[in-house]
Amino acid sequence: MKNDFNVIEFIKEFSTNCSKVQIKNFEKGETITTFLVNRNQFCILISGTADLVKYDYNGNKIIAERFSENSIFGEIFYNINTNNEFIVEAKEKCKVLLYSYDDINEKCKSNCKFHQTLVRYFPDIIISKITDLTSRIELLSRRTTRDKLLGYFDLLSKQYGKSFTLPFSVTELSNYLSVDRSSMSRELAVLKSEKFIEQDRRKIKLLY
Amino acid sequence: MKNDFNVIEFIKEFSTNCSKVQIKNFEKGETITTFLVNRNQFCILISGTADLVKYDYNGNKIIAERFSENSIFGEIFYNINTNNEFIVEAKEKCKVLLYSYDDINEKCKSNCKFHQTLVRYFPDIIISKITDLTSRIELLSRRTTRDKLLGYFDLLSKQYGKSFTLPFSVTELSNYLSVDRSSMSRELAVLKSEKFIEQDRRKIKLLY
DNA sequence: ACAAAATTGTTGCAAAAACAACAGAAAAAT
DNA sequence: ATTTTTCTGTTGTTTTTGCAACAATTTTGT
Repeated sequence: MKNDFNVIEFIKEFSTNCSKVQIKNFEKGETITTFLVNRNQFCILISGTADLVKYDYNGNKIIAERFSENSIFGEIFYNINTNNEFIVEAKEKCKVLLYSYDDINEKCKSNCKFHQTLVRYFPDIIISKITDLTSRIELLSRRTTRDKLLGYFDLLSKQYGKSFTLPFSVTELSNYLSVDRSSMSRELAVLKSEKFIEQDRRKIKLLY
Repeated sequence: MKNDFNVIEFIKEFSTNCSKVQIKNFEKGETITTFLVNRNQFCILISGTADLVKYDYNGNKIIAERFSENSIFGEIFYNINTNNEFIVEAKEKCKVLLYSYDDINEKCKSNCKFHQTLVRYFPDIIISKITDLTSRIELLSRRTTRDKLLGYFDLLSKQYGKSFTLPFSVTELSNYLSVDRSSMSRELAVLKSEKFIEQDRRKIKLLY
C-alpha cells in the first residue's frame, strides 16, 4: 500500500477541472517557485528533475534536496521564519502540479476525485518524504567528505547495486554533500588510489 | 488550525482502550526504541525530552534530532535500508505513546475517538515535522562551525529573542551540529572575543 | 556532605577541508 | 563545424577542524 502507490496514477485520476489545482510547465533553468512568502503552496513534480537550492553569502551553492518524478515540495514544508532564500530550479523540462494547501480536509466545491485521492494517500506520500529527509540528515551529519561520499554511494548501491551512474554531475554532488568541489575531487582520487572505487565522471563502481 | 492544535489535547481525547495504542514510561537514560527492524512503529512523546542518536565508527555521537513534548518519531519515518543504528534515548523521564501504524485509514475495531482524531490531524502533525527536518538540513548543510552556530542561534532567536538558554548542553550542541566539541568551544570563544555574542555555558546573548 | 563522574574551556599539534588558479575535456550554443 | 561555456581533475597554500590532553568547574550519586 505504502510503496506501490504511484502519484502519476493519482494525477491521472483527478478531474482536471479541480479549481484548486494548477498544472504548469517549466523549461530548464527556470525557477519553479521560491520559498519567501507563505502561500501554502504544495507541489508535485509530475515529470522532470528539479533542485531545491540556496546560495550562502560566499556564493556557495547548496543543493538541499533533489526532486524527481513524483517528488513533493512546497512552502507548506518550509519554515518561513528563517531568513534563507530557497529556490526550486528546474534542471530539465518539468511538469508541475501546484496545489493551494490550506487544510487537507478542505476540498473544492465539487469534492472531485483529486481531493478524494489526496485525502486518502496524503499520509503515505508524506511519510515517504520524511524517510528521505531523515536519510539526508544522516548523510549531512557525517563529518568527513569521505564518509559523506561513502554514505551516499551506500544509498545508491542499495538501489542500483555496485555499479551505477550518479544522478548528479560531480560539481552538483559536491553541492549536495555540502563540501568543496576540489576537496571532494581530491577525496575521490584517494578512494580510487586505495582501490575502494572506480570512477569516471558520473560512473561509479564500488569495489568492496 | 495548523499551529494551534495541541497533541496533548488529542491524547486526552482518545479512548484509552484503543487496542492499537500503548502508553509507556521511560526513565532518564533508557532506550525508548531503536530503528532496526521494521515494526512500523509511530510514537508521540507525551512528556519529557529524548534524542535520536547514532554513534559513528569513531565513537562520535550524533544527535540527529531532539524530541520534546508533542514530537513524533518512529520507524515509519526511517528508511530501514541504511545500515545505521539509530537509538531514541530518554534525556529525562518520558511518557510515550506507541502506535502500530499500518495505514492511517486502518482503524481499530471500535473506531475510537483516537482514530477519528488521528485521521483528522495526522497531515498537519506530520507537515510540521517536515518543516523541522527541512530547517535541520539547512543547518547541517552549512560548511563552517561558525555558520552552524549562528544559524542555530538564529532559529532560537526567532522564538526567544536575543537572549535565551540553549536547550542543549555545550557538549550536546556539538553533537547536534555535528562538529568537534573543542573546536566548537574555540569558535564560541572567537565569537565572544569579536563581541558577536555573550555566552556562559547554556546562556547565550546575541549582540547583533 | 562528600566522592565520583561528567562538563567545560583551553591549547598545541595533526589532519582535513576550503580556497584559488589552471589546463584539458566535454557539453552547449551558434 | 566551430566557438564558447561549463565541467573536471589537479595541486599549492591557507584556513578550519579534529584530536588529545589537562585543569577547573559543575553535576550527579550515595
